[in-house]
Amino acid sequence: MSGTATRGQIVEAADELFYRQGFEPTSFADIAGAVGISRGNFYHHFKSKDEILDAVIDRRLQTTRAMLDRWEAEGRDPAARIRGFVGLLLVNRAKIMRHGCPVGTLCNELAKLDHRARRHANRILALFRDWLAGQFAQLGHAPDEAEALALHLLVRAQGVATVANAFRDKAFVAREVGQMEAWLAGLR
Amino acid sequence: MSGTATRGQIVEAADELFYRQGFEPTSFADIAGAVGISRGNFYHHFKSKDEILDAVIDRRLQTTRAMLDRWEAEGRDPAARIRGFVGLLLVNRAKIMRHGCPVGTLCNELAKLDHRARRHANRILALFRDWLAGQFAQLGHAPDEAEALALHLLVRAQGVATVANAFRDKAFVAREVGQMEAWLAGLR
DNA sequence: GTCTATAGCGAGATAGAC
DNA sequence: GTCTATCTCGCTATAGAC
Repeated sequence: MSGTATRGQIVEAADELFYRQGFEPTSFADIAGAVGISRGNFYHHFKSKDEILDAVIDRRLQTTRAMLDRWEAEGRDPAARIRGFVGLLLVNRAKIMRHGCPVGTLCNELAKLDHRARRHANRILALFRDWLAGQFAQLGHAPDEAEALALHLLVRAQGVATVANAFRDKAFVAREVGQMEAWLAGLR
Repeated sequence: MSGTATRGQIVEAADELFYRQGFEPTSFADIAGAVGISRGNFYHHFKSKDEILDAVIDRRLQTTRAMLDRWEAEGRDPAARIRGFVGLLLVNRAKIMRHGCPVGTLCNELAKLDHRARRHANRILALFRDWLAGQFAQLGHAPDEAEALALHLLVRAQGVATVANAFRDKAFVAREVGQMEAWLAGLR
């Protein structure tokens, strides 16, 4: 198998494990087991665990950007695109109830660790914020108001993820999503 | 110093460190350093690190219950008491921006660790939920509706904590708290 | 590029003196 | 009840054979 392919597999496996178990509790042995390589082989691709984290965050930034670009290109109106964002809570409901939001929980963990990569991870959340603010602006809201609305939607999505993770109540998630859609419909 | 006093100091120091650094990343050496005792002395008071975690959660349950009881006894109306809950976000704003919500971040971490004490920690969140539901019931809402309103308020509080922790924007927290107060005022 | 072997460290936990 | 000394384990990281 080629070197770049192995590197990609490491990042992909680390991404999933960092989400399910957290960054710190995930060991090289965990990732090596998932990929099917030896621990020693890691250091040919990455100098340290922190470098893997950086690569995982870059990967998440990339996949997030790709998803938002796809939504933008699909040509629906901004209101429908925002509803698409809210719908992520239902699409990923099972995983969120088990492991929380991949973005919010990583930002939380890195803040506690006072980790150098904290700001890097925050950029994923900022990506959603800026994209949402752009959609609200397209709906006719002034820039300041558009950003406030974007942050408000992030608040509710993050809150639903945290509470859903604790109580694991499917109906609760559906109800909150319904309320978010009603709130969006009442904005104009 | 008496044994029970040392035990109390351990739990108090662990509580603060688990909040600031997280449970897993906090070592016995960290707690020992904060209290000023040796590592070996721990095992006279606790059999394992998990037992300290249980004691910390019990302590948080106790202090939370005490706070809610105090609010109840202070004799203001339910609406004012709910505003008091929302106001916690401003009272604790500096700490929340640094370390997140003590309740939500612990529940998140224990979920990722698939830790035995996860359900125990969730009871702190449930304490707030049930108390809030009681307040909404006193305002005349039916039981199901009261619980849904309580969960909705938890969602927004947890979401504000997560987003505030990432972006560390004081004005954002104040704005969201203002919106929560407006939402409460518009309920009746 | 991948492996085995191992160094070096810090973690949780234990034993036993005082 | 508190201490020092130590055990064992798993972790990140390194060295070097193939």
